Amino acid sequence: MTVSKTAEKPADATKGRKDAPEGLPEALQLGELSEQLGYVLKRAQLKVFENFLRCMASLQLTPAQFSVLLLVEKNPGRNQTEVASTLGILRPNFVALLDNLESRDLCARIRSTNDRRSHILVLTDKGKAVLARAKKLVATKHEARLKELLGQANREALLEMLSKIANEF
Amino acid sequence: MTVSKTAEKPADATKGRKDAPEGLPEALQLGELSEQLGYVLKRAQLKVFENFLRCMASLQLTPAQFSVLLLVEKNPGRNQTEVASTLGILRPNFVALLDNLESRDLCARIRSTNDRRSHILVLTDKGKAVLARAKKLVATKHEARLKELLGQANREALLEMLSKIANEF
DNA sequence: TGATAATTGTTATGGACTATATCAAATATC
DNA sequence: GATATTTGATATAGTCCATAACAATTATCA
Repeated sequence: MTVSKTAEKPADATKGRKDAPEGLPEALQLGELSEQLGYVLKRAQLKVFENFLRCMASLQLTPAQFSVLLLVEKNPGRNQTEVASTLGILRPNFVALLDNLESRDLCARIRSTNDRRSHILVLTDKGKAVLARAKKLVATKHEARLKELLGQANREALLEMLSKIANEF
Repeated sequence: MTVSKTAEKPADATKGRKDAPEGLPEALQLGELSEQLGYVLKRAQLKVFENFLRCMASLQLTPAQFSVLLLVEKNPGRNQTEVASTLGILRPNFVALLDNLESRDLCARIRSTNDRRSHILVLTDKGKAVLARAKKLVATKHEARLKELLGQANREALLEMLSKIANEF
């Protein structure tokens, strides 16, 4: 390495001066970072999940749990392997997730009579009711916030582009 | 719960019949899931990171490491707290990340003479060279793929919307 | 048929990333 | 000069994600 072991702080325009009223901590320049797709995508995703969790606080549903409920409602009678793989969740990791939903009586595992190895997944009545409330919360608080921020047309364009990336990148 | 403990598989149009040539595993219906911002956003982000790692395989740089190098290059002379917080990384977690970059001689910690508590961060010559190669790889392999997929105009629109979400959601 | 292979749900486990508390050294505050 | 704050660091725990392995069950096929 070619750098010396100690160094002065680079001559600074605001912090170094005594007459300046102790300028702010001077935000860093993002530079090319703000043009990196991955960087912006990740930060946006974190913000969206954070907002989602706030909106769902009363129902205590994470994005992953919500996605399972949605998928099981739309596809009742599928087994764990099918549901998990559709969501990109590995079978072993899906077990605890389901244990949680089942312990809260939102979802049920039913031993299939066709193939006694597999567990058929179904929403319970409570699960359907909770999901219905969850959908309303998402629509009115979460997705509404997005529309407010981007506008309806942009929202659709964004979703389409993200889908394209998710499926074809 | 109101569901019975066992159940027949729902009468199936393809798999149940003996005369059909054993239809495909029948993909699940995503339904409303494909309209959920968080879901699509997360899947897109995973794909993008995956592609990034492939493009960077020869340099062994993760997205987080690349972002640190970019930020330190653009803002030499800042300390760990400043760089970490700008990237949304907690100070304790930033230590190991820096240990890695420093052990590979890409980045150096220099004890500041102004404030002997803090470590000034600088890229080494090797760090600058590696970063330059990394930028080229990202531009030609990674971001180019995005342009090819969305087109230049859409790419810019996407980045702008994601930035808006990251900053204002 | 029966031996072998494959599948399903599960457990155990390790790695990566994230979050909090705490510490010593150094600095700031008053 | 006593106290509080800041910085980098360690320890630690929690959450995801990934792989191997296992028992029960089913599929394959010689």
